Amino acid sequence: MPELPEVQTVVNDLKNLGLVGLTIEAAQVYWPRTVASEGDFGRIAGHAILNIWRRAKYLVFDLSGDLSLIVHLRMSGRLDLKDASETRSKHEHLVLSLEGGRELRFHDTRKFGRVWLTEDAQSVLGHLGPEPLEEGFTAASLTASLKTKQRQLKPLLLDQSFVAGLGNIYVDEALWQAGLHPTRTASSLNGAEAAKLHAAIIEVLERGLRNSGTTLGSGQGNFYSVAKRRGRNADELKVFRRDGEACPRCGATIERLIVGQRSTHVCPVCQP
DNA sequence: GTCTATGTTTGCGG
DNA sequence: TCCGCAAACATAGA
Repeated sequence: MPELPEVQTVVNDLKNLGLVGLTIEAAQVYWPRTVASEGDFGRIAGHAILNIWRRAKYLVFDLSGDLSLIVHLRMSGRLDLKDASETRSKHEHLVLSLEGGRELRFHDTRKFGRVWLTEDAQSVLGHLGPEPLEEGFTAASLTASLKTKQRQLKPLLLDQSFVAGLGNIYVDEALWQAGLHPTRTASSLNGAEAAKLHAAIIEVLERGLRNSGTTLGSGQGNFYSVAKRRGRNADELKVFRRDGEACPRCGATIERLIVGQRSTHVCPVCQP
């Protein structure tokens, strides 16, 4: 569930909560499959957090001694910062004890989330495509790479090696914004359409970021950032999970369909 | 109570 | 190259 804006929000919160500079004093793994890297996870003890940043939907903690702690939240993962005295919930699968008495806890009801402790961050992050909010992602580069692909737009944009950080929500929103149908073949876009898609991707991501991410519904399984804060972006969504409602641009009824095995939302008039 | 759907990623077979 | 499917799990909602 967390896509680029949600993961960036978590990074921002962790930094605001003062984690950079703290030493990790101990680690406890309660669900071994959460740890995807080889080697003894306990060797993280004694390493300080030098920086926290994001690549695609991955959180990266630069640690002293050239170690990297990498976290992917997948569907239901969350990081909670709690006092060490608080009792552990049954969904907290990894607990890092921090200098000063607080603990960073990886909470993941569905257990799809993964963490890596590695000397070689590239082995985890190396397959990722361009960051859509960085310089290298231009209308020209997107246009050129779209031309070489015979795939449908939706599964292509969800492919993290094509462009990094988009998930189901923001892909549907970007395609609506650009007026493109999710089943269009990538290579069929003309220059103007590709440029419009480029602008739409950036716009929906930046809006999500400004709103501290998207929290759907009210249940526990939805996105909450570190300080238990909900994202405010749900109200800004134009088509995602709005099937049956009126398109905010033309008033037609939004439809839901399945594209590439993923539920997909479109305006049949704006996205022919 | 029971059934269905789920926002992610990876790997496999065709 | 590309597509479809399954798997990793638990919970919310109908």
